Amino acid sequence: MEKSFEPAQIESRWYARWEASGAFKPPGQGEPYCILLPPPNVTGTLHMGHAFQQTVMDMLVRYQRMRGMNTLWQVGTDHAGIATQKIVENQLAIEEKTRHDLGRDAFVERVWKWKEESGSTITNQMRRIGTAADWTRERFTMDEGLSSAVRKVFIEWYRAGLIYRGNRLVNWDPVLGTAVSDLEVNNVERDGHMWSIRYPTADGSDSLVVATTRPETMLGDVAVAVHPEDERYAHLVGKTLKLPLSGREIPVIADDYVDREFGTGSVKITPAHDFNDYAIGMRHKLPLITIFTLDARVNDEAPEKYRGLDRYDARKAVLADLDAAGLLVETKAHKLQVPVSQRSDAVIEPMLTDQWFVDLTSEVQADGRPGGRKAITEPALDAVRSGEIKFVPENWTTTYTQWLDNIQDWCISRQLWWGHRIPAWYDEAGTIFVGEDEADARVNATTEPVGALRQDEDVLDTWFSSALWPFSTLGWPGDGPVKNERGEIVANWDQDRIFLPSAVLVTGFDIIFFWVARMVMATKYFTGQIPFREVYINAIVRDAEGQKMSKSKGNTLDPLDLIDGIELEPLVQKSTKSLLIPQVREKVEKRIRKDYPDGIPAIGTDALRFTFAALASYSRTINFDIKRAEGYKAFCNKLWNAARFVLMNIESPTPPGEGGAKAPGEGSGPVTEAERWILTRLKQTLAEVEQHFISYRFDHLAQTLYEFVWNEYCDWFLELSKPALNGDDAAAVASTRHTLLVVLESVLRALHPIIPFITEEIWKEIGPRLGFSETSVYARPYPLAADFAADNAATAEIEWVKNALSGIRKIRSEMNISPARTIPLLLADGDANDRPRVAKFAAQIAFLARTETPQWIETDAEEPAAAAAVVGTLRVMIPLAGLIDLDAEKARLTKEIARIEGEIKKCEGKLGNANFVANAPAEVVAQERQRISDWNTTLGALREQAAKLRE
RNA sequence: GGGUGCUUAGCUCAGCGGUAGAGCGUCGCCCUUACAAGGCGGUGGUCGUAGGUUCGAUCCCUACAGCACCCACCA
Repeated sequence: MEKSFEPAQIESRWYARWEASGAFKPPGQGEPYCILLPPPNVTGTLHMGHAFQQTVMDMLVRYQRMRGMNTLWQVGTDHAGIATQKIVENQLAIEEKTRHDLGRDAFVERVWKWKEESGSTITNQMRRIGTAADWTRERFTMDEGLSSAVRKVFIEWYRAGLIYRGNRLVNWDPVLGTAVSDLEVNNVERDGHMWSIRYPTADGSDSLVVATTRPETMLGDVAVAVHPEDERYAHLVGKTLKLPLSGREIPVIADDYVDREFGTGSVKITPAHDFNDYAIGMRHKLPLITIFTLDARVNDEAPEKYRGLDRYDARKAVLADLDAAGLLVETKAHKLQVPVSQRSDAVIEPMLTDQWFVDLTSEVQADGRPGGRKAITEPALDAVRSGEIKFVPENWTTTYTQWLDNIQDWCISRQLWWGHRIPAWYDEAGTIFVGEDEADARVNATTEPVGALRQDEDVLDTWFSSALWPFSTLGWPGDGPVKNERGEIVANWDQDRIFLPSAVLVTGFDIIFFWVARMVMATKYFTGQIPFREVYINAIVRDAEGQKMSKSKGNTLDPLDLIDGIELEPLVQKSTKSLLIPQVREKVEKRIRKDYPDGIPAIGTDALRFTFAALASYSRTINFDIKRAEGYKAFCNKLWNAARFVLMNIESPTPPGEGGAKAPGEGSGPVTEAERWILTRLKQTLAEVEQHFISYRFDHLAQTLYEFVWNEYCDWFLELSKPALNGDDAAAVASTRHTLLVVLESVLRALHPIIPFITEEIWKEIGPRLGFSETSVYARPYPLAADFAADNAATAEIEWVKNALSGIRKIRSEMNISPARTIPLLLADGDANDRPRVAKFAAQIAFLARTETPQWIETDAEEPAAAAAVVGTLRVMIPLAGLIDLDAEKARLTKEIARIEGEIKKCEGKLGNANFVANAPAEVVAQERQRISDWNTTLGALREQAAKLRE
């Protein structure tokens, strides 16, 4: 093996071999265990969130596969309607073209081309992360199989009356020119104004002042509403107002939606451009007057002078005209919530349009009469409420159920070109025909179409196809094997349905609504099954300071840069390349030069993965600090060097065979206490590991294994093994070699799900030396606590050795004795165990503490002045002569005695409390008694020592 | 307005009813033949505040303060 750990070399070696060998395919035996990859945007690139999430999934998949499960990691990519279409439109913009210049077919073709070019970027990046995904079953949400599932679902829901087309007020993105769902709108607080405007009565005898943040919408006002019990306005209810600027006459109505305290207590009603007003309009059967075009300009419903103005220009014009007419009563600053499109940042304009909806709210009985259950929503709620689907951490259950309790119908049509085109046709009379294709639509129609049919222009919301992912990827609806474009079988429902439900969905909280809930709805409806048993909500990755990562802040990290490292200049280049605003560019460059003056060091995939594991507690955010990752790279190096040590000691000085070729379980078992101790610790560690996997506590998992490897195996077992390996006891030599190998090999298996590359690399050296014939550590079973035996007696012995050694080391360090210097060691007092222990571990103590052979001082013999550590009643002493300052040692002892007296005082306080003794559980009281007794023993020995020094 | 979290060592975080922990940082000694990406030993905390429950509270309860995030129609 190389002298130090070089991740780049190792990582390049294994992935392609694993993939080619079929190691990532379901083995075909064992209990099914499936994880669905949340399909990333096909033209996207891997970010830290993906890398983290995929590491979590990969750990689970590798673990379960090693446990013998029939494991499938279903991968694929999403067509990401708006996002992808926007990228290609931006490309066209550079050529000074729009999609309309190309026309629909040519444009869609161009998007497909872009998908072919960039579609493998993210999947190749996933491979760099090490994901054990079954690429032979990779799917794309717009491939033929999944598209046919989409059509099938649409048609079935339509025929069941659960998809309908309607003219409704929807969130309209005037920049993208499409409707978006409620979820795709963010409410952002902005500084704005509240204007008070006087509306005179039609007869001119009176007037009423309304308050609004959107004066331009008054062009579409159809009423003014006041509270029914508002005495100020009671006399006006039922009267007619003359709408300023347009002169239209509108009524004053009473509705208890109006808050008397807010604004002027009277509200202008614009049902075609406001969701609340729409509701009021429906209640009062008011007309709807749309005053904007689809790109948010004033249309012909308005007086001529405003027509064609953008909504904000119209606002200025309206205000100016009101002011001129003396009708603008007040203007004041006001903070308001503005609905903003997530995709374009455009301010949403509620617009009345024809759209398709999934009915999530109608309560229908089995026979179709009203008053029953919500056909799609309620089963999805039940699945979680009943505990059939569990959220981890649990509190996300509330988020999920509350959302479903208050859900609205889902607007699924988008006025885009990239996506699944809605399988609906219209005849010349406007009648709707739904089917697989035009012919199918005609066949299934109940009426004869009038004239030619034309297909609906719209496509479906991207999340519509995502909602089907749990079953569509498995070959549903099951019309035989599904093939990809190369003719390879990628799914076959008859066989693959065993993977439904999948075991766990690993995903971010931000898509519980977008995706998780909708998968439950669709999967329950169409398969009768839940899509997954557990939902593990992973944390959001932030930067080291806890700030959200964003390109415009310059605090993003590319996981591949962490893996491979990157120099400062290229990093600055790539981070600022896509930033168009010079100030932002400058700010980002400055930050990067400050944060990474030497670029980013290469830490390798394994260290990155280990870092993710170590950070994956139940908290909602994790702050990614490169320092932490560097620490875990050091861990990899530690493991690497431990393996080198083991190999060196297997290969020489005795030839391989004796310590190496022995199969596990062969021979007489561990010979030395140290071996029995480390095997006991391994057993305990593996028991903890099993728990951590069950509870998804990857942070604990990582820490448990880290501590075992570093603090137990390396710090103590390797060190304790050195004297044994160099000793004369041939049985101990052979056995120690074997145990070194056995523990290391088990640790490699235990760590493999976290750090697959380095464990594979080392295992190739270690595995065969134990006689294992597998070709990969991934083919070995996951180590279990049950595989190893505990030995409490040996553990006690080794704990004693560790205490003695720590005591000596402490004296050496505090007394500034050079680590290189070999010093004498004296022993006094002690109990019956101590003499045999000293004899047994003499070599270890002498080697690890750098002492001469220990000398016992008999009870009444003369004692030289010495510094002492106390282990039980045993005093472990280093003579002062020439080494230690007497006063310093006295001071040290005094301090130690004071500390222990403090501890004893605490114990006495507890035990002196009659209530404690009476009420605390017996074992707690006993433990306290034991502690006080132990402290007193130590105190006695220390006082004895202090007395000797005074002589 | 509803909901969900968080507050523990200089920093980032575990712990969660019975002796306060880790990583990083920091200080001292050491290139001791697996590893200086290392070894050995230290320093560092009245666990946000105030009450309550309990023999005992960082942990449970209540209130308060501060900080996040999610949902929601106040014009």
